[in-house]
Amino acid sequence: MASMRRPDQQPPLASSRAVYVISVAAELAGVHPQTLRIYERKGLVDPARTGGGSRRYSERDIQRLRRIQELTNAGLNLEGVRRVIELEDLVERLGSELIEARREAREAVERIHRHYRRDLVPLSQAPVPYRGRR
Amino acid sequence: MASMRRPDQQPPLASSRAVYVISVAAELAGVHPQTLRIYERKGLVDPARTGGGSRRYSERDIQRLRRIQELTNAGLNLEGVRRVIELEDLVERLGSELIEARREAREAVERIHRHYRRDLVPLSQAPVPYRGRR
DNA sequence: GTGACCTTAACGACGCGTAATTGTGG
DNA sequence: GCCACAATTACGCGTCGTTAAGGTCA
Repeated sequence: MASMRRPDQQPPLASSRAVYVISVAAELAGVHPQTLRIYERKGLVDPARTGGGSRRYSERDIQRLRRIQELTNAGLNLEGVRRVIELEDLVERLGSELIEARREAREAVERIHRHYRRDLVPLSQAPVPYRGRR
Repeated sequence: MASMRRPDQQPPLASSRAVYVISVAAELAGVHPQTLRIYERKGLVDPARTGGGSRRYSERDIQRLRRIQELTNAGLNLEGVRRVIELEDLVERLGSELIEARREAREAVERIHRHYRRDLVPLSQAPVPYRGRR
């Protein structure tokens, strides 16, 4: 059946499906195809390959290529682009961790309040339910 | 008296005292003096100036110059160096905030525990003191 | 067999560091 | 008055993007 996936195929995540050949990817990113080959050699992108050896770029790859364009147009060379992207990823992860840490702290405080209030008075007699900090 | 500071002088923070002339700064950073002038024009460093217009580099400036050298030696151009340093500062701030957030969360939890335990029993009769979460 | 892909090489433009020049300040 | 600094200009080298040439897969 045409719609069946073979077991060794990638999961069909829309952002990571490698579908564009190099000419299309270059057009989408607004650059020369040969430039994309340079980027790969420098380790800035790592497109999938077909059995025959052709590159296949995913939507995620295209996004990254666009970011690379922004940075080179801003005057960075390729090594700079690589580092900046690396650091931007790190900043994003740290930001997420920070938000997560604050959320968990808030929830821990609420949990402890609830815990002690339950110990202190029967639920039916609780005068004013705890409504969260602040 | 020779040791008195005039009121308009900078506070004597060792790291921000601008003491090195450009030739010394260049030597300490291992670069050509003219290179330092280029860095300044590109906004990578901003040394203090004397009344006569000469540059004076602080220890902090030297540190930054050394970092710039590391990055350019690694193949970045100046715009890349500027962005990387910017992002590294941001990463450092986020890292500190994350540590701080986790510390505050821990302390908040302890504080609440202590608060409720104080409400429950007189201090003198407290059976087993609270020793932190977990 | 005709394209589109692959790789390697060559070319031109630009960025960066150094050196040279001329002027000025301590 | 001498030496170091300031600013501008010129030169050499390396990087980057593009183009070209020749080979391979669909």
